[in-house]
Amino acid sequence: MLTQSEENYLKAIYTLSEEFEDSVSTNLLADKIETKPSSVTDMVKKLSEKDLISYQKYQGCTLTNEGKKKALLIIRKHRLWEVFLVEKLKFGWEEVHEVAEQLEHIQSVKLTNQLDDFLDNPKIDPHGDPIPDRNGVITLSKKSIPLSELIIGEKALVVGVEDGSLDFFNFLKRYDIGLGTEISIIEKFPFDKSILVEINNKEVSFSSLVSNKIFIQIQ
Amino acid sequence: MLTQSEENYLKAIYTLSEEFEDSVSTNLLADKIETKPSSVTDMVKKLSEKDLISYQKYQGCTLTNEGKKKALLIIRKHRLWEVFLVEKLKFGWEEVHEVAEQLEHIQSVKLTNQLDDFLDNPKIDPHGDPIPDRNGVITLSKKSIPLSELIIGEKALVVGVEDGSLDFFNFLKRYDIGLGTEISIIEKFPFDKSILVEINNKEVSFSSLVSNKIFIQIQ
DNA sequence: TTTTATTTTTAGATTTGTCTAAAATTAATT
DNA sequence: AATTAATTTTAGACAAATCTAAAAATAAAA
Repeated sequence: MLTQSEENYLKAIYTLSEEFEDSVSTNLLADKIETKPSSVTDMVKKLSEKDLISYQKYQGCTLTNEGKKKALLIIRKHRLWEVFLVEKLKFGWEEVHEVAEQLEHIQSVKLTNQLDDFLDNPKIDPHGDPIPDRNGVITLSKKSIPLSELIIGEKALVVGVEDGSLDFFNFLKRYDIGLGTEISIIEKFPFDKSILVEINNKEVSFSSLVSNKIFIQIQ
Repeated sequence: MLTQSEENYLKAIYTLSEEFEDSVSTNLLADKIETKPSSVTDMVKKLSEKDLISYQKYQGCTLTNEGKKKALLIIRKHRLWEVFLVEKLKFGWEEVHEVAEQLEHIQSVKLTNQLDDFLDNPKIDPHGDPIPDRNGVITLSKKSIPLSELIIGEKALVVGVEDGSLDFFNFLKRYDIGLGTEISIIEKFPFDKSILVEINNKEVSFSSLVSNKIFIQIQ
């Protein structure tokens, strides 16, 4: 059985190798986990001993199949709990992460699977991220693209966001943007890459920073 | 903020001082927590430092008001999660304890209170134990008595059991006895204190061991 | 291709919660 | 009341996960 700390490392390595490249460097991990590089080295050795990652001194680390499966099952729990908190307990979109970080470590396969059924086997969490099935397999949800790549005039639905900061969530809240919000681009301004969009019957201008963080899907 | 270990000690001290007397001895605690007496001494010093218990060398310990409140709020979480597991996730009566032991340590007041509302503010858990309110106050549920004290002929409902062992749960399951099961005594046999009862339209004989562990309430 | 800067690892210390073995205290018995 | 038994505490050690400071390896720049 894994400790909470080990689980957090596996999850972090998984998300970082998705986001950047396959091999995750010590400093990157230290940043993510909010710890010192020397601590990362220690833990990475330990996980390597357990064959959950492969690690060569100075060369970063990658998840083994075993480690990847473990990571995906933790992510599964995290996302299922997020659905529960939003759908059943009326939590706001932006409040769930912190609590799900704790709930994801509860050890009980039965709990996870019964929760999954209780929630009607959701395929995506409240942020639009896909939920792995009970074998740790992600059935890739329809490809989403950043809002910045949407063609002018075409209508699309918001299916995810990339930034987890509170500031960004408050920004989205202010414009009443959530999962499923319909959005379309009226005009693009190449000089600063800002865009003019229509949401909730209002015209709003977004910087490129924002339009690259909001992910949409064309129907 | 308290560690999981500290929380477990507070909860154990609370239940032991309910069950036995006010002051809890080191060995009794060690037994409950399944650890060594020397470890208990260390932890008890620490909790005493934090003014959660009062402790005098060789004299056992008692909860302060502060500590008692903390204990009751942990018990509140434990019992609410048990209700959730049984009512919503279709867990069996006997399976919930282990998972609730983990869930009781999740830190989020909002989570606990929203869960309480989601479950329609239950007053007792699946074992018939009362659930403290959000201030840690137990509204004492109607007095229950052991089955052994029920008068012949009178009908009563099962509201709780005292033994947490799996063997005992299996025993109850075998006779299909749960919370709310109607029960009445047909005859008492003083020579061995066994009783003949009617449950689910069947006549069954119970030893005094059993009839002292099943708690009932007269309607 | 040296030199400098950055990244990563090692070595040794710290904290938390536990342990064993021995000493101290309290309780029980003769 | 003195001895024995049981309980409880102390002292010192250990594993897990972290840290700081210094050394080693790799990457970038002159």
